[in-house]
Amino acid sequence: MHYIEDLKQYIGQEVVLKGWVTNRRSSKGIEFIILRDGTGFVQCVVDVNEAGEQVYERAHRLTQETAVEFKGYVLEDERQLGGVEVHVRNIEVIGPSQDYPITNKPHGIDFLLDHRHLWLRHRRPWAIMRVRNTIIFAIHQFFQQEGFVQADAPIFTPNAVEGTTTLFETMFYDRPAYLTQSGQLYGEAMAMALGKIYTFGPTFRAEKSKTRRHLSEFWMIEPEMAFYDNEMNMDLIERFIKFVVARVLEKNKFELELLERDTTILENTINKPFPRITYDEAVQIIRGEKQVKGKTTIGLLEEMKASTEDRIKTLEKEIAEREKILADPNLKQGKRNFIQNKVDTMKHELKELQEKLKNIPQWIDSAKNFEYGEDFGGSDETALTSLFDTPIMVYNWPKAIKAFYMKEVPGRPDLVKGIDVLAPEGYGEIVGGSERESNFDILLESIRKHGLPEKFFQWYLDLRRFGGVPHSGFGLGLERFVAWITKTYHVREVIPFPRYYGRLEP
RNA sequence: UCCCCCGUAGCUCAGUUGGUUAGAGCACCGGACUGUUAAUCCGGGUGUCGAAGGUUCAAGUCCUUCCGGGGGAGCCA
Repeated sequence: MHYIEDLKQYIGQEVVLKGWVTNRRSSKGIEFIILRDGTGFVQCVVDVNEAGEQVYERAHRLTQETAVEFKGYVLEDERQLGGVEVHVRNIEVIGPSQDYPITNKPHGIDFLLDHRHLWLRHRRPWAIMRVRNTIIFAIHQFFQQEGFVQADAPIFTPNAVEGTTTLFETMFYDRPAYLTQSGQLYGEAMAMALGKIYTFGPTFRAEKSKTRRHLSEFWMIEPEMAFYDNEMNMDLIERFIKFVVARVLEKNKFELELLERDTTILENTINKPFPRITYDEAVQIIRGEKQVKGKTTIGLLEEMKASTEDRIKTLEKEIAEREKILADPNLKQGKRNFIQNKVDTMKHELKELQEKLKNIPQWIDSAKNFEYGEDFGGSDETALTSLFDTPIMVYNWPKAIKAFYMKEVPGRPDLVKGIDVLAPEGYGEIVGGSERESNFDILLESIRKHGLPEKFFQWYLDLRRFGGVPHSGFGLGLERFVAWITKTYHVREVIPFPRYYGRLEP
């Protein structure tokens, strides 16, 4: 038995493939079957002159997702995605398949997610899961070779780390408990024991958010380093992201091509330093008061508005032209259907563009009037990051909007040493980190100010009572990272079985 | 919790200022075509128009409420 990913080594030789039929096309005397086996996709050709009448007939009856065994030989073929195709000599059916629900035509996201167990078999999810795997492996590789110890935090917790509104409540024997929102506080304890650690586990947030950046259950990687200040933290984050992106570019060329991912920004990410800007500077840039490489956010948004308007005009003209053709009663049926489909597609795009056009003035407004001290909104992040061609790091944030454990900036008690890494191309925050407050008194006061239950934080305060040291860490949201690297619009497509508000099945 | 959009065939969607019998494509079946890339072409039938109530001579279309979905805000990774 052979695997599709290895076929290049068997050119001119006999192979046995076991897999599933994902698509079949036919012409007289010839059948083209796309076979998948988990390692890849390959076109298999059944020619009646080569395979004989009986095998050809069998091929003709194969339905989508039938499990089969093909015997055949491999030929090089530049036209195919993997560069090879298989000429089939024999076919055995292993498992039949009837009325497979996901057809080779567009489906809505709700339908696809209702069939997630089957949708995973298709090209896009397949490619995304392979990239996700590369990313996970590279994360471990990076930290292991940097001398980190993987050490996991508990999932049941007695209290909230930050705020209480977004906790999933459950029972732990006879007392209430919550699913973890972050392993960070435990990470700090483990860093005091092991020096440099990282956690890798699921995280739960009961946010009733319906946006492309949110899940109720997602995976987080949280490194924590004793004796690291925020500068060292930022250096580590940058090295880390560069390492992982480089591994993906190396190992997943085929998948990225299949996903039609333009890799320019990914190449930049590994080759160029990440701009580091303070929150103060970022605010100036968002407001359009400060230029980056001769451009401002406001100018960029204006440009976006103009190009959207142009596109709308072109579409309207094309739709009108085609509708004129459709008015002719003598038009052939086939031609009519073809043009009607085109018109429907264009109308769809038009609707989306009009929606976008409506929003741009609000984005401009939000950017211009951005108030110092606030957190960035989605459109602000998009405007800010689109001026750069790599991820950027924003540091020294207003204390009021950040978590209680972040260390104050010396001489600026209104600021804390937090860092957000913002991914380009509209993906926004993928990493949040900080240097932690190591001063016992300031930390205790901060816990009180945030109204957190002191008794649950005694163990955490112990980390400062007994040999407290400067330390830093960060959290990476795996799904947001994968979504950005694969340029997937919504995070729910980069986890095998997503859980978010309104979705618990399958 | 708030704002915007959507709910029509198994799936994706059209359906005009309310007006005769509800319209395509895909999927499925049959046929044509000897290299297709979501193949194409010809033929074949499919509906509780999300639910309830209301306005009207007449509702898929208008109004109200509810249910489900999408996008966004807030919050965040």
